[in-house]
Amino acid sequence: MVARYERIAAELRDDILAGAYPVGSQLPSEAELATRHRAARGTVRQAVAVLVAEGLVGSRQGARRIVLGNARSQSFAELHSFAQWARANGYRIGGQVISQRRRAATAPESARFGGGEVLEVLRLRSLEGEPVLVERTVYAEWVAPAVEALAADCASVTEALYESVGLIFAYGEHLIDAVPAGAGDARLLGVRRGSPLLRQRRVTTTHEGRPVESSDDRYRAGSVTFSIRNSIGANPLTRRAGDLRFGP
Amino acid sequence: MVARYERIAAELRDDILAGAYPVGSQLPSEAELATRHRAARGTVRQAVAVLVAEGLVGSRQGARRIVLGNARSQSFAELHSFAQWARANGYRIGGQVISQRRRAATAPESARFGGGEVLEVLRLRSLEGEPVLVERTVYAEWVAPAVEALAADCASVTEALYESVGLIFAYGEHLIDAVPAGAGDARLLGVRRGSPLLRQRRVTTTHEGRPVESSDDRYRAGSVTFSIRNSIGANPLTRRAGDLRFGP
DNA sequence: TAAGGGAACTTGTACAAACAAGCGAGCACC
DNA sequence: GGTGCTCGCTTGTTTGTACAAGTTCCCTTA
Repeated sequence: MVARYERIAAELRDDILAGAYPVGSQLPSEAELATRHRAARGTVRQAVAVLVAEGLVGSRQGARRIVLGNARSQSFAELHSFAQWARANGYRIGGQVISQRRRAATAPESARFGGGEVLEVLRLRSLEGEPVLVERTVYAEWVAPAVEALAADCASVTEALYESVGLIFAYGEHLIDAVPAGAGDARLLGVRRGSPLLRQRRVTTTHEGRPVESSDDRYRAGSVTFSIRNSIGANPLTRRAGDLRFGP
Repeated sequence: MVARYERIAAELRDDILAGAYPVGSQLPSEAELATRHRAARGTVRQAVAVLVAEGLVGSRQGARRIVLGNARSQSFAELHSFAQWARANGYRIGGQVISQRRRAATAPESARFGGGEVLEVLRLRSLEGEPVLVERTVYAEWVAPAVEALAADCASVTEALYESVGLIFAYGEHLIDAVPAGAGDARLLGVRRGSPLLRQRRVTTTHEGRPVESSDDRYRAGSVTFSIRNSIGANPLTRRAGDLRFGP
């Protein structure tokens, strides 16, 4: 059973994407939406809050809400799973495990995963037949068996882990920056050494806050762009300084 | 007057950052927080919703909320304004206008800003004395006079525009990818041509949805990292495919 | 004509109440 | 000892009400 406010949000979103409310135009008032959907004002407020969070709609006290954009943004699943993002957008993808081994956890990994062994996997992933992503993932010991059971050319690790052991990636932190390609990355991706790569380092946990994996993903320049919509109210994105070890 | 729920959120956030609720521990229940703050449950829910949106706290039906992280994230202002981010983190920054000229709007710029002229500004910005950012910004005609009135070494354009004409940047869309440094960028940033840069393209609008500027910012690799916290519920970040013009 | 004052409208905040749905611990039973 | 079930706790959804605060537009007034 989907919540009422989610259905109202979906309906509004569809209207916006279909062009019923063009960019820059006003949304109906809460009161009107409430009577139209036969719901309380609070419920309508929850619905539009979803759209505001998606960056589709802007809101300020006293004035009617306005439409800011008309492009769908798919949020977490897409950000987390390369395969789910690619599939949702109709791209052909491939994947191949290059190497996979268990090893003792390093000090920072112990702090994160709780000690013991970890499973380190190096994958090469392709989009439309071209290699675009080198993925170096470290899994906590408790998921290692499930990961080792996967096929070497498994397209969607996220989905496979959900289907085999019911694992859900629920929270993540992502660090995005640019790095030059090392010799190994360059060979795998078919680019020159030192050429730019877009790096996404991420740490993921389950619903309960239990750490699952940390990963260092490097995209070939030009193959993928990250997109963020934000409003002045709230959003979870910040800059961070790099090493800042300048000078000689 | 700050809203009640914001004060409760701030109090909870301070407690988390101070270590009163360590990472992985449980937050008090809504009922307890409500009696403790002498507020209704709805108000408390709004407060914790803020923390959930910040990625600080995880929430799922039936179970107590848990603390996911203890690092502050400053959201929009920081993402938008290099100066505000740097100052909030205690970095010394500098800025210098390299060139500035009015020109006719190109076709896509016309579509965005509504035709006429635009003002194109090239700025070089430094962090801790080292050049780290080349910023190519195109302003809509209606803000051009205010921008032209700024000092060439103005540290915070965002703040200066707020103080001079009350302009507030309220919504933005950001595209993040990696590109090789061109000859000009390389010279300005003091890096080799072709070395990796982190590029952030952004489009910003006011409260009313009126476009203000679009910008192409290129950070020297290693100087800045973008950080995103997200939960499975909602967040405004997605991947996007690049040109995908592979092959010969 | 231009400035100012309001009135109507719209979103934001806060409270109260009720039920639904999921979680976890403890208990009974096999 | 382990399995399954129930019960209490906790969060999620929805409705209703009231007031606060900001915007917009019209109308009056100088």
